[in-house]
Amino acid sequence: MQTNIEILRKNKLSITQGRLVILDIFLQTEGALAHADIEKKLSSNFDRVTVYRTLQSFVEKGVIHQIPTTDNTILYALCKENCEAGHHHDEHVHFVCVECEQTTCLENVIVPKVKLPRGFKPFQAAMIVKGHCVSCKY
Amino acid sequence: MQTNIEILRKNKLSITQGRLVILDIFLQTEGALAHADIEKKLSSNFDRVTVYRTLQSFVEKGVIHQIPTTDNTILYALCKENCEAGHHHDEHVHFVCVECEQTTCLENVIVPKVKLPRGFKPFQAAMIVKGHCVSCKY
DNA sequence: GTAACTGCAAAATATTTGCATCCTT
DNA sequence: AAGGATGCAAATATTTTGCAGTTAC
Repeated sequence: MQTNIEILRKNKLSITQGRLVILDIFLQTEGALAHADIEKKLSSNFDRVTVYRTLQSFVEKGVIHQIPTTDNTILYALCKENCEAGHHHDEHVHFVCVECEQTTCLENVIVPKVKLPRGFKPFQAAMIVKGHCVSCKY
Repeated sequence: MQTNIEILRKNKLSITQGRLVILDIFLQTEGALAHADIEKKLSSNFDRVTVYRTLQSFVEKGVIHQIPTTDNTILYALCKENCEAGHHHDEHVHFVCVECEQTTCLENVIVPKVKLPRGFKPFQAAMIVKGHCVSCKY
């Protein structure tokens, strides 16, 4: 398990208070977070704009990755060791629980390759599964 | 191929000017559309709010389905015959071209089933593939 | 010391809501 | 005629930008 400082160093991001705090939130959170979630978890003396810019640079450097949703929000989740700047390896399945609404990265479930129609050249794939998660099954 | 009126009838939506026009836009469009795309294609005498509400009821009735993206927009695309109100069968792969940015529904490529960790109960899955589409391959 | 990060203000965009009016059935 | 759909106004929410001050290296 890496510390927040180690992660910033490794990704050549300067070490600032804001980044450390936001990174901590990710490290302490199971699952993915929306921009709004992060703001809520922040002691209010943080600027909304800083959050936007921090998330943006984290995505660019490959510290976190984005998860598409159908409700006009982007979710963010920590990348594991093998992501690099500019080239995400987040080819695992994301699971959205319809009960608790939490999104979980299933690191061990990789997105299967599919056969595309002639002429389509893929280079990345994402997969989102909805259902009941471990904590909410009945 | 169904007409706009047939589609509205079939889905128990009252037939109004706005709905007919917006439905026509979908029928004439290959690929998926964002809210903004639709507004652009509308002769300007349409209220933004009507578009929101129309898309919303189309989704509810299963006329169109939503496609998640990582850029804070939702894309909408026509459902094919086998969708019903409240229960979408849009289990096909969506392809996003990194060149022309168009999103295409690959109706014939169904989302493969994946094996989830113990305890996760899926009931729906979405898959988005990025790459170069037929028109943009080189 | 310099470049990069941050906060603040403000603009631009996007989304939602209430209500009166009009249209569909 | 009744219920639903629309337009308008306005409230909310979200995201982006510029700039001046501060901080990291």
